Amino acid sequence: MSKRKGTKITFQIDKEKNFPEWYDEILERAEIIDKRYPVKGMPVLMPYGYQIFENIMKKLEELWNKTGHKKVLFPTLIPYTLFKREADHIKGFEEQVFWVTKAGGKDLKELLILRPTSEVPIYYMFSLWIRSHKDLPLKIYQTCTVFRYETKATKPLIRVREIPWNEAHTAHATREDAERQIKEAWKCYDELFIDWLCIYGLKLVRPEWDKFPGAEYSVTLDILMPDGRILQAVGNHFLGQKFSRVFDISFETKDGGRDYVYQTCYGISTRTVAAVLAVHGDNNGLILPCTIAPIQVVIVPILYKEREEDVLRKCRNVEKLLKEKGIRVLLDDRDETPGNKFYFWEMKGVPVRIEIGPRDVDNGTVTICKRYNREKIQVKDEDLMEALERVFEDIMNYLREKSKEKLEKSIVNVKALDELKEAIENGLIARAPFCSIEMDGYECAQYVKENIGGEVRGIKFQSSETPKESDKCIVCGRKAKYIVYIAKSY
RNA sequence: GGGUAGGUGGUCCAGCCUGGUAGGAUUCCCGCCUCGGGAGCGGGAGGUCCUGGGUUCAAAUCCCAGCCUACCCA
Repeated sequence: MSKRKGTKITFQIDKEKNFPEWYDEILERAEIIDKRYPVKGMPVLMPYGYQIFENIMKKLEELWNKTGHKKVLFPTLIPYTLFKREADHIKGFEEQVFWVTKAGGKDLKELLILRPTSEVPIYYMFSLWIRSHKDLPLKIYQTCTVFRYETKATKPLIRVREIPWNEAHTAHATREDAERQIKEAWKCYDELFIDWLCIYGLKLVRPEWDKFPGAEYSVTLDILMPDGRILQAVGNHFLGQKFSRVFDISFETKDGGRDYVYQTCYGISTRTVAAVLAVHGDNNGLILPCTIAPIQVVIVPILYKEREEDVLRKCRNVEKLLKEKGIRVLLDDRDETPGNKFYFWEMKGVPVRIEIGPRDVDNGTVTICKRYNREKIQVKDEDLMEALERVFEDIMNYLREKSKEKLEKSIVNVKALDELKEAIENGLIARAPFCSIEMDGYECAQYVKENIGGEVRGIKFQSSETPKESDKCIVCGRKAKYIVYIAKSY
């Protein structure tokens, strides 16, 4: 399957028509991950990929810090006896926990598991930490990895067995305050996804049968991938008192009574990286938002004989200037042809390229090229910073608009099963009247999954989308209580 | 869970049917030459042929068992 014909093609896969291949190939070529590590579902996150992940996490942590979350780090191991306390929680995760049953060659008396998520260890400690209403709200987060023994096919960044992620956990004195917290978290995630990553998604309340194990309800951010399947990038869960009752996280109220705390938890993982790469990339490779690109500007010198020193000197000066201004810049002075470098850095998704050749030296200019449309402009040396700022802004706006348009164009209203089927087959998200997202709608959702291949993802969070009086469930024909979104998913 | 393919220098693959000195391309290193959209030349480095057992004078190759990975479909 040699896609390389001689050295002609660096990257040329049709993302829209052949997304799975595009995805696998770009992760490897752009040095995001190395999947040669010999454990299923545990690919290595390489420097370039890790920097993208880290830049996303840095922004998120900044948002958490601003909103009063404290950073912590909890242990990876959980005693099994502790883990099995909350019935729904364990039911949801039991089949995919890694066990530690031996240590130093001896069987362990107290069986340990690798955390599949951290509610249990964190809430165990919450019960020790929280004594009074003055301790509330308590808001913490950690960036760590969790382990899930996936039995199905794994996919780098999307479905892995060790998941790098960021999870936040909060405890509140009242239901209202916890509900408020869910909204605050969304405000932060909106800033991250829309402003920072230029990605629009659907905020959905998940159906009862598909919520986080142990939650009262779950709200997610679903991102549309190029192949029409949906990727859950954010989980934002309202836990109510389900865990606090089991873990005895109680406190003394203002009026001297006792109550259990109300809790929320939310998190994102490397799936966010997958979403950024998939949503913005094109047939030439990645396109990274300026905010998170490990290299924001690459400088490519155009070296003609006798002019090398002139050109290189100018390149170094520009490099120095940009560095001083806090821009992540790389001067590519490798002994390769310029064309080769152009294709290479385009594949890597570097948003802006600066070319400097003898002409630029003579004219006192630099040439700026935008990754997304390869448009080149020449600017005077003294206008460089201002021009760059405009170019960055233009790139971010372009990516944001494109993502928004794509999502809007991909949602279609359907009223009947054949329309639903057509929509799903065409890689669209269907909006349909549906009987229920409580357990009494489960059978209809199963019908959709088995016969059409789409999943009932949920109803729009905090929206006025309600069915008309005459609307019937698309499956069973009963009166529709909800407008749901249906799509194929990862 | 079901199906398919596969494991040979860093990477991709040939060799296996018909057993007998592991081969190519690429990558990497050194030197030269070139450079505004994918150049070229010379030299060099690099392999427990997935593991275990069996057959054989002899196994990357044939047989058996296992391990691992990837992709597709519920």
